[in-house]
Formats: sequence, structure tokens, C-alpha cells
Amino acid sequence: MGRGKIVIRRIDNSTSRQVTFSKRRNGLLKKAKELAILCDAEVGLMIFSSTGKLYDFASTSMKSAIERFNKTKEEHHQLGSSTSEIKFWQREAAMLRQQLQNLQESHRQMMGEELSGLGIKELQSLENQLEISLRGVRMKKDQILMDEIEELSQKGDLIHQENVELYKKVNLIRQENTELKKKVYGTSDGNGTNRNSVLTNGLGIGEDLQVPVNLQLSQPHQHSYETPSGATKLGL
Amino acid sequence: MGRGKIVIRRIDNSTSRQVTFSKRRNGLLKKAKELAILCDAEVGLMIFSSTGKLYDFASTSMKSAIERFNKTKEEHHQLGSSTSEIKFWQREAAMLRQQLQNLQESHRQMMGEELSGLGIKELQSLENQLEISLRGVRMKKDQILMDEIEELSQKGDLIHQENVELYKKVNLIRQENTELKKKVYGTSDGNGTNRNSVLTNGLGIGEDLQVPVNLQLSQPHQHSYETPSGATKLGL
DNA sequence: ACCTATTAATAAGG
DNA sequence: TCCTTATTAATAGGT
Repeated sequence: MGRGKIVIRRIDNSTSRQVTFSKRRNGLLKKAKELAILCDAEVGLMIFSSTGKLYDFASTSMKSAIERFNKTKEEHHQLGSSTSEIKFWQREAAMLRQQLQNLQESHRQMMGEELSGLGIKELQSLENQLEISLRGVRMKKDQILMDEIEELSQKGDLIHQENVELYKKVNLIRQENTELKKKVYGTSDGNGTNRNSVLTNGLGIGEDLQVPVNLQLSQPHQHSYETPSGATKLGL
Repeated sequence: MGRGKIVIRRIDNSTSRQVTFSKRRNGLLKKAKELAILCDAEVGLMIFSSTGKLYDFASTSMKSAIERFNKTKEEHHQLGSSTSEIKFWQREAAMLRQQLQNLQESHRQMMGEELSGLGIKELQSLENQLEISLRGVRMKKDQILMDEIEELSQKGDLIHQENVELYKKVNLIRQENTELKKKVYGTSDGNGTNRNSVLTNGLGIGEDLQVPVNLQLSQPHQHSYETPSGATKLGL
């Protein structure tokens, strides 16, 4: 696959040998990666240039690949003589690997991947399961949102009550103040009293009373789903 | 470099994944050999299929490659030697068990179970994923059903054509028969001829012509989702 | 390192 | 797994 055909034989010219090494090494590494990804295989590749430099690729880790290599090779010539302990753990690992694969397949299907190979009946029951799951998730989500609203509403109530109490206290103190002023400066103004009462009506009961009522009537869908956690901060 | 371009991503279909594995594995091994020969390099390649089978190539020996690798990496971990066989398998099992648990949790959540502990954001993204999966599954299912209907319709057409041909043959043979009877018994009856033609109209063209038309007009939702596989038997 | 004619690999489909 | 073929990808040879 180049300008001409070549025979597979050591390249004499050291320059072109190095150039070819560089090109083909990259190609080999690339294809090793592709194989690992495309086919879900574990690949370990070590390349030493003629100058001794190392280039390597491992889909998981070279350590894992080498250990697996050794185990696989050992099994071959170890068929008669192995400790029961080792055999136990080997079987354990094999079983777990099998379980993992089964679960992975089913998980992929639930993710809507790898559906080829499924028949109508299987697809139908998968669809049913997904619908059930979806309902469950939505219920849970709505539940959480409702709970949050409920909590918010209660906090709103408490704050409102607190406000009412505070308002009363403010009024009491204000009255006390007025009384004190009268005593200190004598009866000097009807103005100050008027201004205070107007202010009180503007900020106080008139509007505060509405707040908890609004919270209780609000519906989940009127809240943004994106920033519900922020709401709890309001209460604190 | 095939009939079409492909993206480097795990191949979903397990059959084509295996086919591709087989082809590319051979290609990779070939190129590893070529690199070693052409460029005078030491190459070690290990490939484990997803089923655990090992395919390997080493220009000198895997032992040599691994030792050189260890030396180069200056890791005195002795990856090639048998540390504690049992410990290796225990670690392997522990790792697999961990993976299995992680996957199980996520799988349960996709089944709509074990949702407590999830926040709104997580539930929302789970919901989105389930919706995506559901769409995928439904598309796949509809595709299969449409394909089946198409196939059935074509078979219906063929059968109808066959019927028309057969009807013609029957009529020909019947005529022939009538002629023969005339020759054998002389001109004896108008009764037999009448009965035949009435029978012909009842079983023949009049009804048969409708069958393929009905099949072609039928829509997917008119079919039961429970018994589509039985339908293919009709054609055979 | 880049270019590009040419060969090699391989995807898709029996 | 092997075969075939259309198409893409790798790369040999040159600048």
C-alpha cells in the first residue's frame, strides 16, 4: 500500500528502515487501540525499536495484560497440578466475570443500545419495564418536589408568624418610644405618629399576610425543575 | 477501508463484533510480524477476546519482551513472575465483585428501584435516559413489525399470483375434462357444466383477488403485538 | 513533515 | 470461517 509493492524482509537502508518503523509503529498502535475499542478486547502491545526505545499500548494496563497472559498460559500446562485454593478463586473470578457480562448486556439494552438480536416479545417487555421505571422515577421526583414545596410552605408560615410577632414588638417598642419622647420633650408632635403608622401599614401585615397563602396554593409545575435546591436556602 | 466508513466505537451487534474481531485481530498480528521483520524491532502483542481467548505474537519470545519491558520501565515489580497466585485471583475477584456491585446499583436505578438517595438532578437525568431508551426500543420494535408486514405483504402477493395461475390451470383441465367426457359419453349433459361454473365462481377469482389487497392496506397497529412471530408461518 | 499514487485492509453481504 | 467486492485506510517513495 504505497507507491510500490515491497517484500517483507529487513530493510537494509537504515534511514528508510527508521522512517518505515516510525510510520508502521504508529499504524500498529492505532490499530491495536481500534481493536480494543471496536471489539471490546484487552490488548497489550510492546514495541522496541532497534535502538532500544520502547513504544507500548495497553487497553487496560500492561500489568493486567501480562498477568492475564501468564494465567492463561499457566492454565494450559497446569491442568493436573493446581491447589484447590487457586482453583476456587479461579472459578469465583470466572463466575463473577460471567455475571458481569450478563448484567452489562442487560444494562446496555436498558440504555437502548445493542437492540439487534432481540425479538418482538423481548422488545415489548423491555418497553414495559422502561415505562414502569419511568413512572417510578417521575413519581419519586414529584414526591421530592412536593416535599420541598411543603417544607418551604411551612417555613414560610413560621417566618410569617415570626414577622407578626416582630411587628407587634416593633409597635410596642415604638409606642414605648413615643411615650418616652413625650416624657422627655413634652407633647410636641402629631406629625411623627402619623408617619410611623403609614410606614407600618406599607411594610407590615397588609403584605406579609399574603406570603404563606401564596406558597400553599402553588403547584409543582410552576416551579423550575432546575433550581429547586436553591429554595431551601431561603428558609435559612 | 471497507464498504463504508465506520466510527471507532464498541460494535453493538455481537455477531459483527466477533467477525470484525477475527478480521482485525489477524490484520494486527500480521502487521506486528511485518514491523518486527522490516524494521528489526522486538514486538510483543497480546490480544484477549471478550470471551477471554488469547491470541499473541512475539518476535523473539513473550518472556523476553516482558522482561525487557519491565527493565525499561524500571519497575522491579516482577510482573512476569508468579507472586502469589492466590492473591492475584483474590484481587481479581474483588475487583470484579466491585464492578458488579456498581453496575447492579445503576441497573436497579434503571429498573426504577432503589431511588432514594438520588437528588432531583440525578432523577431528572435518569428520566431523560429512560425516555431515550424507550424511544430507541419503540423504534426498533416498530421497525421489526414494519419489516414483517412488508414481508407478509410480499408473500401474500406471491401466493395470490400462484392462485391465479392455479385457477387458470384448473379451468383448462376442467375444459379438457369436459371435452374428454363429451368424446367418451357423447353429448349427454348440460347439468355438469353448469355446476362446475358455479363452483368456480365461488372459490376462485372473486375472493382470491381480495386477499393481497387487504394485506397491502393493513397498518401495523391492526396487528396483535403478542403473536407476530406466528404470522411468518403463514407464508411457509 | 508533507504529498499522493498505489497497495493493503477491511466492511458488508453471502 | 471463508469468499467476494467496493471502498476506505495505510503507506512507499519522493520532496
